[in-house]
Amino acid sequence: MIERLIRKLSLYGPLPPASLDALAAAFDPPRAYDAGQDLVRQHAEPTESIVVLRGLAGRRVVLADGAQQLTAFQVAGDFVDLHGFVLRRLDHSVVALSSVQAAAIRHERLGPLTDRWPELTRALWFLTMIDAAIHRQWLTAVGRQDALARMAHLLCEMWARNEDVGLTERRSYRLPLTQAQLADALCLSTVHVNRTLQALRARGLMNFRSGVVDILDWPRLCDLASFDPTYLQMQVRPPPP
Amino acid sequence: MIERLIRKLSLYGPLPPASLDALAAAFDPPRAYDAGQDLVRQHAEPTESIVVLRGLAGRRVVLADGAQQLTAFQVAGDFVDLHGFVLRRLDHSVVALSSVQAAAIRHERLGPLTDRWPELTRALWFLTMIDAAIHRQWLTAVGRQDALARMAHLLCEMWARNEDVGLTERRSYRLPLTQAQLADALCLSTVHVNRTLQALRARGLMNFRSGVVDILDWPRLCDLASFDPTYLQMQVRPPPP
DNA sequence: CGAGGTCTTGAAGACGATCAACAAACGTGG
DNA sequence: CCACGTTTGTTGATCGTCTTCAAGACCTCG
Repeated sequence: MIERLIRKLSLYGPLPPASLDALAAAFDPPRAYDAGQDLVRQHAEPTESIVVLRGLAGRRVVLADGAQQLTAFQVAGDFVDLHGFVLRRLDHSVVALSSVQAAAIRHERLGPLTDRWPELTRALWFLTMIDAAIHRQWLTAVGRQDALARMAHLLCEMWARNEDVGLTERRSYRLPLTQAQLADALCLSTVHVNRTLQALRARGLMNFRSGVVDILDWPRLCDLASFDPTYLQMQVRPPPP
Repeated sequence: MIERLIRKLSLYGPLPPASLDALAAAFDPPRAYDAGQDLVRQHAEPTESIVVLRGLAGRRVVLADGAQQLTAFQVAGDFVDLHGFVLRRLDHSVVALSSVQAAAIRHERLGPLTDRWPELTRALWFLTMIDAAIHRQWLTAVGRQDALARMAHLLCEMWARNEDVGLTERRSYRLPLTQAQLADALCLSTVHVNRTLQALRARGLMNFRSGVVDILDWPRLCDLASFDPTYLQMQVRPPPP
């Protein structure tokens, strides 16, 4: 069930098989969420943490004036709120962006596992540190790159992360987002998202239609985005030409 | 030596005194860094992690085109590169923004400590999760707030963090940054930083001169910034009127 | 006293936001 | 299968914030 999570954990280093078995056994049965539904609510004090098994989720911060910001995306195999295990109170919601299947592990069960297996703890910690690295990357992207580069960067990152968990097909992958949601993630207006996508299409770099991204020119897309996947702590296999 | 760090760790919850003693004993003797010097270099594979004892440090990402971005500040008591303990390779440098005194702990010594004291591990993890929460906050600030609110937010956050470690004096605190460095942190041009500071001063909200911030109207400054310190996981004592 | 960095000010221009209207796609029920 | 309403996507025009460029003032430290 949580093979993808285990694969990501193993990126940290070899883990005792017994610890992984124990982890896998500690999860509750999967639940299904509809697109738009909250997996976790801002300001809640969570008693469990959730792993995405299928679909796309996102961290959403709602501001006082009603504007919302997506600060991260989560693909299959990602822990969406592992920080809730060590933080008291969540500073953001996690929302299903497509229909999502996810499994929860109660903190009262996760605690003993981390007591027993220090390597497992560090591997979980490692995952949250990758999230933080992604945050830093987004921050510099929003601050220093224009709309075109930012969009390109997001598409590169999501290619890499989907590829990593085997969710790409030839040169395309699913990205079930509306342009408005892209705007929330990229800190742009929907109008400008639309124009930016057109510009990328016009340059023959990619295609995005009905929730599917097609990579047409990976090298030039990466170049435009200044995409360097080191921060994801993974090797990226480029799409076939 | 690391009392401030221990105080922050204890925010997570009560920790075995023996674990804190062991932690304190594991640090190397403090080192001094001049302003501008790197504490840690981007792309390095660190074998130790560093705690700031005195002064101000910042995470700096250098982009391909030479532009740089400060993605976080670190005050006394902050671990500047604890993520280097679980990540292979650092995605950014840490640079001394004033003269800095800092102590390092070698990973070969930190590892066994985390093997032995799971609560300590989680408390360290907790600290890195606060960093991540700050990143999310900066991301939404850069994306959704204008220059004035962003600057105000930064000044509020730095008040709170300095206050937390007892580094404020009446209603002021040291922030040894040039306007150019503020621009790097806030994703603005230096010109606009200058004008923004003038605007805040003209409104009687604060004063910033020669590296010292004076809070003149805390409530209105917070209001302008939509500052809600929950994400810092701390209580904030407002400055005296 | 001079030289470098830092701060300040003005003017022009770019990037993206906002507003408004319309087209296309989608889903639902008749 | 079509009619309809709603959501999503597209386009044009105008406007504002912030950038860029340029120049000068200030300040600190040798």
